[in-house]
Amino acid sequence: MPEDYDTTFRLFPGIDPSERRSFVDADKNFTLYCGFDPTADSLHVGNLVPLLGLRRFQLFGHRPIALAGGATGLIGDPSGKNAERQLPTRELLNHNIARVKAQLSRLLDFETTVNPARLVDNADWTAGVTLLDFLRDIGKHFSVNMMVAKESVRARMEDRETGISYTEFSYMLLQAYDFMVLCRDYNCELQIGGSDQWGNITAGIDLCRKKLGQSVYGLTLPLITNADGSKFGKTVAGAIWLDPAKTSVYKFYQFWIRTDDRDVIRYLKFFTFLSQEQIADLEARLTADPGAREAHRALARAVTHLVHGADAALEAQRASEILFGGTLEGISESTFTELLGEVPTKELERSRLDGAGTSLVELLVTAELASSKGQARKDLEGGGVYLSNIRETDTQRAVSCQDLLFGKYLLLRKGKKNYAVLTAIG
RNA sequence: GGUAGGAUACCCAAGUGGCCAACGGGGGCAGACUGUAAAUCUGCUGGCUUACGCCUUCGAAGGUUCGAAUCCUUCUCCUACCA
Repeated sequence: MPEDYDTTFRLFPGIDPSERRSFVDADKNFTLYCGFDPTADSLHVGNLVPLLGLRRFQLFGHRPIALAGGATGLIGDPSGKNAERQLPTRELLNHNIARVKAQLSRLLDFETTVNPARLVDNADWTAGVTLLDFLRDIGKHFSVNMMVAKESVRARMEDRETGISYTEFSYMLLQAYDFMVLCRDYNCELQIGGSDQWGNITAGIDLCRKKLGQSVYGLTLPLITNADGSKFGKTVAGAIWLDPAKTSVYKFYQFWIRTDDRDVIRYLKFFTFLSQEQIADLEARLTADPGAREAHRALARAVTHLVHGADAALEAQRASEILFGGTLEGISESTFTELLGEVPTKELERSRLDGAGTSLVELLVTAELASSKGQARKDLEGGGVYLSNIRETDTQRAVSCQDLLFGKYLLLRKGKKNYAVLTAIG
């Protein structure tokens, strides 16, 4: 583990810092797990931190288990939430869990013979447990006094406006039960998770000790924050998803390219498997010539490669280079068509470009670069609109066949980085 | 169940009969500067319209008035105190 992680990682039970390295680097390999609740039909970039944490351990020879929360997802974790959550329907959850499982299985190595990863679902071992069994076997080991003292619960207890339901209050018991089952059946000795999982993890550690007489461990990973204080991985449009159908590969790549200078080195450490030497080298280059943004490119390339594969990452990279490389002059048709699908692409009836053509204002709305014609006009007047990467400021500007690139495409741009392609059809 | 207070645009929040499409802040978008960065500065931030202007919006529905976010009635929801 990189040296500087020690201060931000939290290990339990309180192991002396000098012993931490021996715990992690010991010859003895162990099994660890991390849970992922299917709160949406895709994981997002925030989930990458614990997920890559699992993979990092796997690279060190340990055996990771990714747990999909088919059971816990039905309840809703109160940790880090300031309001009661809407319960998902079972249909929705089933849909989500199938997708999330597919993503989890792509990011860990299940093929290796030495220490293959496993994928489990806590619905499998909770399904047969009756309420009375659970209350007698598990509930008896928990003191409500202790549960109430946990940060995740206490925060909600103090907030009289929202409060916490009995359902969410019970969440930590389920997660503790998971750890116990995995410890018993898979000899799992370590649970990792975001720092908001601290209370849930220690609950599991306690249960393993009481129920199995086993000493197990917990490790929390720091919450990723942006240098400007905003939440990592969230944009106004929503989260950055790992599913390319929800966040295109191009957009995903762009998300990382636009990382704040102050964050980029830290993110390289968290989200890539580049060596310490490589990262140190990029850091030196960043300091020497921040404008070159080599570190940003390395980050975007590495994470996109990891999540979407080599081919998709290369295409996103190519598309970015074409669009941000200056003028389109001299560009070949085959190069241009690489953009299709990367950049939001819409179809346009060719007949609309006949004769005088259609107003640029309308096309901006068609391309969804402007929310209304009024907005499109304002953008145009403000100098924020480009046709084929050339600024247009005339609100009367009509677009006809002559403006087509390669007789087929229109490249529209709003602002510095919002592109759209319209393809003439018919 | 009783009493009091509240509901305003993406969020917070002013406004308490005409000067209100509605102060201000945040956020967002665009521009300048740059490096697809940060910081800073400028403009915009309900819809239609080249424009005059028109339409929709201040929890919901009615009403008073020449005129309502502002007054009245009923309803819905939230909060606080009491039971």
